Amino acid sequence: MATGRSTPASPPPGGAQRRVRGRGIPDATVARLPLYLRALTALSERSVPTVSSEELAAAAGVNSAKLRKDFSYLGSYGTRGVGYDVEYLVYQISRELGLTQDWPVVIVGIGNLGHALANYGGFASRGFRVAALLDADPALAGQTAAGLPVRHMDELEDIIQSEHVSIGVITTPPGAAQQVCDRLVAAGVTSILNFAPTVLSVPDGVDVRKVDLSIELQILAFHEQRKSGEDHLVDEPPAVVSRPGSGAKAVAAAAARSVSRARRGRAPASSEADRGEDGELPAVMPA
Amino acid sequence: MATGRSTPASPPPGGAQRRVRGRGIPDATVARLPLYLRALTALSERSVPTVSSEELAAAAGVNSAKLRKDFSYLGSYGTRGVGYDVEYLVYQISRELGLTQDWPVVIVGIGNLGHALANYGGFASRGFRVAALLDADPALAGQTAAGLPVRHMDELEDIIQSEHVSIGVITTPPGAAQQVCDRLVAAGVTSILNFAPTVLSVPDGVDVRKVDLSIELQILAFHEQRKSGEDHLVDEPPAVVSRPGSGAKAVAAAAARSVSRARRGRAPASSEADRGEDGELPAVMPA
DNA sequence: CCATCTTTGTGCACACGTTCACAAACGCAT
DNA sequence: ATGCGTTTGTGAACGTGTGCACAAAGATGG
Repeated sequence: MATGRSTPASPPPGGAQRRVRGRGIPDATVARLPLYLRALTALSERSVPTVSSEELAAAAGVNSAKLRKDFSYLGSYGTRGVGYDVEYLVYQISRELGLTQDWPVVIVGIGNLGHALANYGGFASRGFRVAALLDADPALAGQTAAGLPVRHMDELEDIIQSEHVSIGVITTPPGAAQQVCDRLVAAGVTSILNFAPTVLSVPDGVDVRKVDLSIELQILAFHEQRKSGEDHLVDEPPAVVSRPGSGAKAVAAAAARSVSRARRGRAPASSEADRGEDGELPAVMPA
Repeated sequence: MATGRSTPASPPPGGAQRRVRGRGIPDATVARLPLYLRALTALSERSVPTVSSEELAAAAGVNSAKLRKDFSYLGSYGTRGVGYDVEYLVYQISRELGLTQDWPVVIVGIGNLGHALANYGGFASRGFRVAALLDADPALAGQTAAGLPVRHMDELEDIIQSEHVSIGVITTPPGAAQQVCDRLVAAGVTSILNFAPTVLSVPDGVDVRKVDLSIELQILAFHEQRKSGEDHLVDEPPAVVSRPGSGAKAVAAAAARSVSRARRGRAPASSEADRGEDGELPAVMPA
């Protein structure tokens, strides 16, 4: 999972009253609701009136028992012997997710990724409205992306307050992310979607979700490696590398460094100028 | 969480021998290893020789006990009273994740997002090499993106076989995703990173991870909604919408439709032409 | 060589998530 | 009405993940 919430759902170390209170939907369920919603929307567009848990689960790619349990947290919205009314369920899930209202968002850092997000149709079609595109580079200001003008960071506070923005998307290089985050929070943003490979620190009450493109690939690589060498190299001693502390610390360090060197400089020549310290996100925005 | 694996780590319904076998790292731990690796790389670049679990955990944004337990699955790589040797740990985690070898990947669908990924520095710096950019649109073929030529889908099979590609990235519109996926798998790809909002079906042995940008925002919206109306509307009856089956199905459907209508057409004018059926991913590639 | 201090590695208990399996509820035909 | 087939909703068992708390292991200073 490429995501994580910074503020855990139930931090109270004292009381342990679990998921009572009628409301109180498990995090895992909340994370799946958008999945169901997408499948239901597709059915709705095909004018399918009702759907069984089995069918919907297949369309969403989950287990049907899990789906039923998930829906049971929302209430009893199905009809036994029949299934779920598609339109009704679309409405209920939308409402539960808060998608029946308008969510203005700002995107900070209009590099390649910010550009892609600005053009992303999946936002507008789900209640999210791009209130503004912001970048620190004055050269970008005035240009348009996805029909919207790119505005300068100086306007950040004004826009957030006048448009009542509570959700911010960070697509800057890692070096600028925390600084941008602080400004967003200070201006009133309470939810942040962070694409920069940085651990953001935020005050209590602010939610951060993180999407890291390279993490996903690394997880795939892990499993891919397993598939290749199923049995061999199960306990292959790392030959050249030995534990530090055994007196061979220098050797280990050298080996590790050679790994880094091999990885670096393999990328095709391109301007390294506008990249973060780690050669990360290609968004244009000097830290 | 924007991700999910299609093939669970332990599908054997017969044997339940948990995590024995020396190897066998929990999924949750694997998902955090890239996080640790990033923090360690940063320390390594600052030439920090050793780090304690407490410090590293803070840098990675996790609990220190969790970090120690995670590392214990890899082996006993720390020194009590001192901490972990940074370079050594970088090497060990890299090796565990399979990043000490070269992973050629293909990116299919060179729209906005594919473009952004091609430029993404975080890939090359971690052992991933973009072997080819592919798109179905002949108009794109020949153009370059991030220094690489965009090639036509017809070359897909040849490239995968000659370059020994085992990882594919799908950034096409949703309508084309399954079809592209099938071709990738048929050609020998066994790990897929899917950015299209589609549930891909793949044969056993193929891993799929999914990144969905709009799902993350929807989860944020859910929590954001909670923050606003903490106590009120806790059991607010949905007034105009009533359950189908009570004889008011038409009303519910109408209300649901009006929601959809309100969301649609709010987006700033842009060509809807090259979008998928759901107005999804903006990648250029006719389904 | 011993005492003390620091930090790892892990047993254990608890919280969370998933899956099974089945009774209750509903539609429909007779 | 009654019975039958279907599908939901959920109690309970199981598996996974998290965090505490502490013993063991090493470093350091005298």
